[in-house]
Amino acid sequence: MITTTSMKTHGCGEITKNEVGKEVTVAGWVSAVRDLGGIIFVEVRDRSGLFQLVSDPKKNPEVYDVFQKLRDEYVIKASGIVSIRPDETYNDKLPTGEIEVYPKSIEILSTSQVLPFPLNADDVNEDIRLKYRYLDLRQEKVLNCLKLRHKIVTTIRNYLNSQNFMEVETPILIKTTPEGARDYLVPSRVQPGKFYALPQSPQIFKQLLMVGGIERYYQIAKCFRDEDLRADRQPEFTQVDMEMSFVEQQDIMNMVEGLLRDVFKLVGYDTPEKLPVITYKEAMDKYGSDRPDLRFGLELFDIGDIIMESDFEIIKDTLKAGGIVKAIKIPGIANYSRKEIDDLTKLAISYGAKALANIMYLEDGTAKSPVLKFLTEEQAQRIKERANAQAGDVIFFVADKPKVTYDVMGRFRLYFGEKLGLIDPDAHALLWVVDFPMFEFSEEDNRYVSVHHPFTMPNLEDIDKMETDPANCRSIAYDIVYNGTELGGGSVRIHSAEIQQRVFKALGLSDEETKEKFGFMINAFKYGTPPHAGLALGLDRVVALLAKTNSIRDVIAFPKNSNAKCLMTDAPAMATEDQLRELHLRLTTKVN
RNA sequence: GGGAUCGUAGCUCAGUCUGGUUAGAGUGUCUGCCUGUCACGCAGAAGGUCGCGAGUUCGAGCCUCGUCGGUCCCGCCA
Repeated sequence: MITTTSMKTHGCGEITKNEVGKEVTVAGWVSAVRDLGGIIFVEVRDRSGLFQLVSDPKKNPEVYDVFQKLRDEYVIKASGIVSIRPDETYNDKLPTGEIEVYPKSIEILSTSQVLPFPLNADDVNEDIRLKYRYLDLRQEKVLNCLKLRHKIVTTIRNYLNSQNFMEVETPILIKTTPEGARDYLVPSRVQPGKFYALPQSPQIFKQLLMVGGIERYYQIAKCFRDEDLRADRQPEFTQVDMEMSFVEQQDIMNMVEGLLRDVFKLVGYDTPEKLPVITYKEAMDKYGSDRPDLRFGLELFDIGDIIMESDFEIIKDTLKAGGIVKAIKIPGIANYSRKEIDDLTKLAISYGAKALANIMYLEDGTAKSPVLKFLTEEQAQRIKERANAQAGDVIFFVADKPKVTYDVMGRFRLYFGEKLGLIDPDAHALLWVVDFPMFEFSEEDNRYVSVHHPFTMPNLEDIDKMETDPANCRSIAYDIVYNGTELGGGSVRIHSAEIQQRVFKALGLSDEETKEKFGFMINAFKYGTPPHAGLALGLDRVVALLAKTNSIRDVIAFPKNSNAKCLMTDAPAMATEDQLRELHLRLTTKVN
């Protein structure tokens, strides 16, 4: 499609050899001026690409003086006949590199100061790019990220629309939610002392849409969380939020697989017909993570049973106290120096381990380890067999509480996956992780909290464990994981007021708290609630992964920096005394 | 809340360990020359509160303390 307006007949990148001999009008930004003294070349750029304009005093003298005035980033409009470049002076780096225009008219629509940073250099610091993000957006790389984002969103909308979903907007000013991340609060002017919260997700509203009979809903929804940031976290971010009625887990999985098939097709990856599914328990046992990166092996294995038969009293005590011991075999590093092994131990300790044990299998066939003295020859042999260790390999293991052990070994696995170059950069590992636990114990709050959220349906086989054994109660929740990153997660929701109340109780909420905070929801469930389930995809992460960048800031038009500040507008900013007074607020912290 | 690291020309950096003449490079900008460039080329010029403050010293870009800001990580992120 050619982009035509009253000011331009073609986008700069849209002109082809078919237009040779025809008159075109282009408009855009001066991307480069090359003044050779007698002839001036100007590259003009717009969203669609680049095009070369030429002025030669012998051929089009009427525009030569304007050409001499042109500087980078001036906005211009020029008209002329498209011609083939002479003597095959083609530029094969440009799609329009074989053609050019000697304009017979040119107009400067707007001038530009010298830019504060060079465009299309890849080593400019991000803070200056963000301060002038409107200039940053002119860079091909940044523009391409936004173009990809647009394509992905379009694909998602097309797919969901074709599946009979309805897009519905949910409110941004909502009631604060007690569980989960910290809310952004918005003070109410008309109701002194009261606050709205910005949604962390449209969760409650989408479920109420199901009660309302919408059946299939989606929304490209802005969500807000007032937590400290990372390269892959922003205070406001976008979720592709979906919910369906009269479905089970498998229906959601089928639907999302269809959606992702279309999305990944955009980057040339044909996803498998059925994605692999592993349970949370298996993911933790083999990979030490609930979002395992399956692009490489290095699976963890358990040696607790062998240790229990040994004289390794320290670890046995850990195991008796409910701990576990997980091992990993790293191939070909038995030649590591004492210092390298010490550094790995420090690494493991920085991950939270108390210690890291190792067994090195030397080239001469012997094993070397400070822990062999606790093991009989037979026990050592069984460990070696379980690891399938060869000469040159090293086994590392950690014993601790399950959470710590999984975390340390999971990160250790990723560390070596990267360090040993085991990750094929072109590989795709998309999978489901299912059967998440319903609750986990929070040391900080000294109670069980939801792993997913409190509206998640418990696995009916485990439902009575909610009261008797919460730690082992599974939920009907699932995550979609790609190359070690959680793309999204969802669950079958509770649609019974009675079960919902049991969950709140298990979370330690009193009847009064439940009524005050979620009374409207429990009430809603009393008026005919369809079984429903859904999932939300982190759109920014999906785009970032497909754009092969590791910062979601690269795929957001106007992102905040790591201190949640907008460097361009300088938000957040101080409120005036008048504003505070109207909102019935007074600052207690002295700031200036 | 904690840890690491960075801050010198418009931009990207060197110089800091080991304090000492007029603080450098590349690039960009400006001026002149140049008719097929496409990172145009050649010549020249301008451009600096060395983030900010205090201290040590005869002397601080360099050492010390504080502070502000950027990035990454941990905690946190249902």
